[in-house]
Amino acid sequence: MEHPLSIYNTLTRKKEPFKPLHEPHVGMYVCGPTVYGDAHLGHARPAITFDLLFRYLTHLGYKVRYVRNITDVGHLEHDADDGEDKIAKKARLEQLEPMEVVQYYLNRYHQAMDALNVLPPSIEPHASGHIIEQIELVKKILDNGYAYESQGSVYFDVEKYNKDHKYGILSGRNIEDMLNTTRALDGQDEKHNAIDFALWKCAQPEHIMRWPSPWSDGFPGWHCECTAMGKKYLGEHFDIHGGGMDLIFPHHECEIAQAVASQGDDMVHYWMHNNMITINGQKMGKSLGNFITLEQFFTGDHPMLRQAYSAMTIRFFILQAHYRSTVDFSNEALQAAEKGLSRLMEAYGHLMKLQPSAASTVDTRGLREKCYEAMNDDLNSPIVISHLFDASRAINSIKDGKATISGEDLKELREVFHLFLFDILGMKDEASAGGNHYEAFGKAVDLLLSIRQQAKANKDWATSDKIRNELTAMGFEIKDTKDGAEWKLNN
RNA sequence: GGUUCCUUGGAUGAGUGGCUUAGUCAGCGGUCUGCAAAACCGUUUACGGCGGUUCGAAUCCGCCAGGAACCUCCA
Repeated sequence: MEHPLSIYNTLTRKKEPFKPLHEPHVGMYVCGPTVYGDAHLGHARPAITFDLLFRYLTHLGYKVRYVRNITDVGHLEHDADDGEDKIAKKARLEQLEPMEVVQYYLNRYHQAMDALNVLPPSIEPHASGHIIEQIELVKKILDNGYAYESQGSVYFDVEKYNKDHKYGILSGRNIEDMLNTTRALDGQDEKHNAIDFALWKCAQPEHIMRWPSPWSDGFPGWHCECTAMGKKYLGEHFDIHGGGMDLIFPHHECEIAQAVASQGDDMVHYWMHNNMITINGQKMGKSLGNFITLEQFFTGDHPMLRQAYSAMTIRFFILQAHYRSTVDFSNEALQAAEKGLSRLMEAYGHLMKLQPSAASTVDTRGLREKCYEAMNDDLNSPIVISHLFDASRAINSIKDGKATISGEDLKELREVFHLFLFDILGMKDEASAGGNHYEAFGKAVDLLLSIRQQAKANKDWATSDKIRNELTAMGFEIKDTKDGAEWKLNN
């Protein structure tokens, strides 16, 4: 496939040309959510980043298998609960079955992703459904001598692994530093070394979620699921593994170690990581208690939110920054995104109504190439958006009769605009998504405006202003143009 | 303390040696309008500090200052 797409590989810290291992197939694995709470703004970032990649690779003609896991077991908690599984803890607090909690939050996660127009992945495997594969992985690592059993648990022997291979290649850490700085943990006596990580954990008697294994009734260590499921669905070697930057260490570092220890080499060709969303300069996260859930954004129900923001505003806000930059949340920034998006959407609406002329006085020819160029440069969505804004300016000029466009150019412009704005950036026109109801009430608004038009013709300003002002108060925006009034409903 | 990064105009946010004052939002002036709004046109302001490399640096190198993420569950 001929295209110059290059993506930044965290492993080499360079942009590299993208070459799939088995063209035209592309295997892509992204760390998904832990479903024991509502998704917040931070969760939208990887979902949208890798949705953009998924859409673009698909557009380029690749057959992409996109795997995004659901973590529903195995995340240990270190505070008062001493190794108790998070899902199980939440379940007991709420007197629910663990899988009921998982299903509840998973449904809500799917709803949020759907609102953000994030396409469903090809496979969405649950960690709890792949215990056998994870046990097989642990066995293999044990057989190869890179793990040891201790009181029913199995730990990865980082020091031994580091002698044969290099531990820390992804995060740039070296083992000596970690020996000196890793804090003493509860139950550390089971481990030979503080930096060893669990492959299998023996469950405490009160632990609900547990499975039998050769070593004990327990549960897999939290790095195992991605290695086991990635291999199962994408093979021993696949193209892309993605996730948030905060997962580089230890999660992805441990995945590499597990892969190398079990099969001799890493499974992943390109490691990709999206940056964080910050709030007042600090990471938005559960542990800091400064996060805002996606639902709160959609409803505006949070003390820090001055208004509700639509899912498309959130998506656009995220795409206006490059995925490897941090992006800072603020009401000002979101309102700017909202206005910018609305401008783009209106330009698209105008574009579809433009009439062609004999010749073009605006230059929109290079748009397609410029947008491809930006996407090929490590998915530079903000540049794509800036090109679309440039095109919007041309569209508005034509609409105002200050410029003309030829039939051929118009067709091309429509195609390119649609391709990048909708198919690749994944925006959708929320107003037109309402269906029949929307159409009916749209006609009612049109009727009101035609009455106003008549009043204007009669210079009955009292009536015309009343209609306009009251519609405005309801949230409509009325624009008078040469060809009559246009309207749209804000929010 | 270690690792990896970041610091661009009123707010956001691209750009990695000259060809860009990117773009968006906000502001100001104008065109349009019965008045508005929208749109369009024009317009203001920048590359944390100090040194170095270079014909030329926001961009490369060094030092300093400030900030972030990770090192513990985290997108």
